[in-house]
Amino acid sequence: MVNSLYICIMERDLSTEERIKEAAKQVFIIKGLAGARMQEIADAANINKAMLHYYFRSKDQLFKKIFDEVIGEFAPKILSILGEKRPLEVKVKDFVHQYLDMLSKNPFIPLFLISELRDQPEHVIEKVGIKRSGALDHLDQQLKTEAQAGNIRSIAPAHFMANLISLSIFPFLAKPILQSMFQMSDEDFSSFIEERKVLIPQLIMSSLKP
Amino acid sequence: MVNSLYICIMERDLSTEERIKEAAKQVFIIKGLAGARMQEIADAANINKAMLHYYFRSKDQLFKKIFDEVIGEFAPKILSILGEKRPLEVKVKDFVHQYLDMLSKNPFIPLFLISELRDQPEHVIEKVGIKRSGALDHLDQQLKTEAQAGNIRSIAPAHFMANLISLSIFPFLAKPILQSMFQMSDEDFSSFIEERKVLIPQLIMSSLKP
DNA sequence: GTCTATAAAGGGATAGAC
DNA sequence: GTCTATCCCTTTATAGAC
Repeated sequence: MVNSLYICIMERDLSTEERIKEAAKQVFIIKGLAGARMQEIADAANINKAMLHYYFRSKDQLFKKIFDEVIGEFAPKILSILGEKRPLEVKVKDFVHQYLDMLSKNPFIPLFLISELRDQPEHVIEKVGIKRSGALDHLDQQLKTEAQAGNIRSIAPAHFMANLISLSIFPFLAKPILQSMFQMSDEDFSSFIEERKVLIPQLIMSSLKP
Repeated sequence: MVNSLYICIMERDLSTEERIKEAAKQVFIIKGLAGARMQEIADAANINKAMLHYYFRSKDQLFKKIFDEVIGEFAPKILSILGEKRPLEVKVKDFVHQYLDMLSKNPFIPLFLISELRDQPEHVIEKVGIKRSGALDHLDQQLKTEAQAGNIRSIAPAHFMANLISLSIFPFLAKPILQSMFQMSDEDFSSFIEERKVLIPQLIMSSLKP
């Protein structure tokens, strides 16, 4: 019987390999590598365990495939916005808006990435590839220029980025605690995130006022 | 042979039970419940597996014991400061300072708690016990009073807390990524956190200016 | 490519001697 | 209380028929 915990991925227009990948993505993202079971993935994909090994040889290889796909899909979007040649305030607004939208649709991604960061930091860093991103250099330059022009206070890019990402991501990690603390329903939490699309840019920009 | 990954806990003045708990704490915090191995805990404690079961019966019970201890040690400190009857700015500074100090000494705690939040949200929430904390009520009242007096902008307590906690905790979760992005050594990261003790209260308070 | 059956390994838990 | 040896269930992985 099909496990109803996961959204239906039984569409017949998907190849077996695609079905497995979709199922594995859901299970791995929610359970992590150590917590996931091959049987559960097979059930979610509506095939038997043997097929998993036929297509991906081992659990580790399947996970690596999924992880690289997920990280490859999300990581590039993170920094590209901040590398654009547009006013700082516009980019911050755009970044927060797009980022919170993405996380609302994929709320388990942050924990998935951060858990893997614990076990294989070098792999995550390599795949994210942010070190070699030119976006950071441009942001760095922009922060310096604006500060010298007296438009904003001087701030280290590391703090700027840490603030921006922390404020955007962390509420999704702590969602159950926040919901308990402030008696939020799921709808309340969605509204809460919507409010943060406005609030976070305000917070970031107001702190940069000279 | 003793696993050198973990700090030495072989002091002979510790009882076997205490040695097990210390070892288990280190392994569980780093590997999580599903990822931890009883053999690894036994090795770290320099005893054999049978003793783990003799003292704690099962892996789940051992984990629960450790988890409750860890959470019981840290959770109460989180909100108590904010419940005190002191000026908002003083409390924010004090909170951030003490919180970052604690996290610097125990950098794996956030991931440990958040990972467990995925598998057993109700247990974490119950143990944290923040719902019934009067500290939140007092903070709520203080934010309202100050806003009505025109001293600060009006802000929902949920956003205030989310901002404060996000800015404080998240850098520890993303430490390897931040270090890679900004080429920080471990010493650099410590300095980075020191800077945030000043920066975060500034950020929070400046955003509250009317 | 897909299935059933089964091997092989891993790991939690226990028995029983000391 | 502490150890060795071992049980046995779970889970990964493979063999082989179709």
